[in-house]
Amino acid sequence: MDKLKILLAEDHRILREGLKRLIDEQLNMEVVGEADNGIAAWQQAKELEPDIVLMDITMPRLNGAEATEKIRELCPQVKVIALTGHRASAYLNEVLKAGASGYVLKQAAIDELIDAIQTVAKGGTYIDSASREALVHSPLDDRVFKGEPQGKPLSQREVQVLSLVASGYTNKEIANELSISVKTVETHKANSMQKLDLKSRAEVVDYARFRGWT
Amino acid sequence: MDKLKILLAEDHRILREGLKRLIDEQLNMEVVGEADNGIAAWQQAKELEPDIVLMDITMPRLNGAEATEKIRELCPQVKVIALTGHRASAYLNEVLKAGASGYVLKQAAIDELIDAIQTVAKGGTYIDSASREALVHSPLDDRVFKGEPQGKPLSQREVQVLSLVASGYTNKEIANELSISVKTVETHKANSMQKLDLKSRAEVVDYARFRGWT
DNA sequence: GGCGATATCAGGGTTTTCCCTTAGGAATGT
DNA sequence: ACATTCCTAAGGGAAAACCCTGATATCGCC
Repeated sequence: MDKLKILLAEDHRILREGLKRLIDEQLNMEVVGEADNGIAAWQQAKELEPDIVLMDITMPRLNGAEATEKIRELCPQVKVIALTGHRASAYLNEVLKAGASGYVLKQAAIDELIDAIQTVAKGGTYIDSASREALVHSPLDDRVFKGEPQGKPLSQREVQVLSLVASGYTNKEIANELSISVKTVETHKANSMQKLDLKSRAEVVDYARFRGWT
Repeated sequence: MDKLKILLAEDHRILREGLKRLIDEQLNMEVVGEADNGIAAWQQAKELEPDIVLMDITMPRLNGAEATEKIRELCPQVKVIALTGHRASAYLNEVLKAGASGYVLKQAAIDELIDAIQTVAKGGTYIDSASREALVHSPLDDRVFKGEPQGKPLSQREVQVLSLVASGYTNKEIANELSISVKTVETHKANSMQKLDLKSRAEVVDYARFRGWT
């Protein structure tokens, strides 16, 4: 019987080793490789051709979404499941757009992760139950399961404002910089945060780093 | 033979389960309890009286440093090893002050963690090799060592507050995180900005990046 | 022509930050 | 014993951010 070949891409070595134990104790799965950064993940995926890549979103050199995109380009038969501690739907949208087939929170139970691997191996899409919640109330939730990129994209102006917010500029400074009124800055900021499901300035900073805006 | 009794305090369930496997496969250790937040960690420590608590610093309800302090107060015989993904020295100082006997990065190898547990169980102190570096070469010490003329060095608390400011946290969030009043946060922030001649939040973000606090 | 998305701005009320000063207790140093 | 630093905290007033609603103009598009 062929076991599912899994590649672990995760920079926290202790977590990675633990994951390896958890997966190897499953009857029909085995870990065939490990990577501690995005570029290594991509190269290993190309070389080992695993069935599934378990990909941490936050990694050095190349983040999880970018690595996913590269892998999906070069090895379309390799499926990617994103693993993350972030609950904000912005990350979910990002990795799904990059071509991931699954999204599991680190806070989730093991069974969810195993479920996700099984489902994705069969060609399905798996979204963590907690994250699914966030999308149930979205008018676009149908698309998620059809694998279509969803979530409203930010406009250019919104990206501009949000990255300045992440850089620590005050609304007034941003307004001067862009030659618009403070009120307009407030509007762009609020709208974009709402689109991305970001609830605080700290989450904006985190997201901006993830996107490489900084 | 008595095994070392370990309590796992970690909110990421997948990591926690993996850690459990890693520790239980050691001959002289066993996991006797688990907690997914700081308050539960404290209560479990009181109840189970483990030899060692493996404590994630970032946890809901009560952060790792506070939980460590509480545990050390009520059960001085229980040793705490902090587990974290943060390399920033501010955290190291904080948890050591709270009474932790060890500090291990999630990026570290398992052997380091096992080493740390053994060492601490024998009454020693273990600081992760990568973090030991950071302790000697902290921004604070650098200034002292190189005798940089420009201005007074920041205190630990000031570094801590300022790096949280740079991460986008509001004064209120920082106050909660550190369990001090908003007024105190304002004071630390103002004092440290004055010391460094930083005039805006954006400059703080910039400086923090320069210092590698992010 | 109307529909949707984008970009702009405002009013008004609440909360938070910012900036100034002051100050006490603990630890450390001379 | 005295000085200094650190951490803590507060008061008070001005400024800014936050949160809500509503409004106008443009542009592409079916």
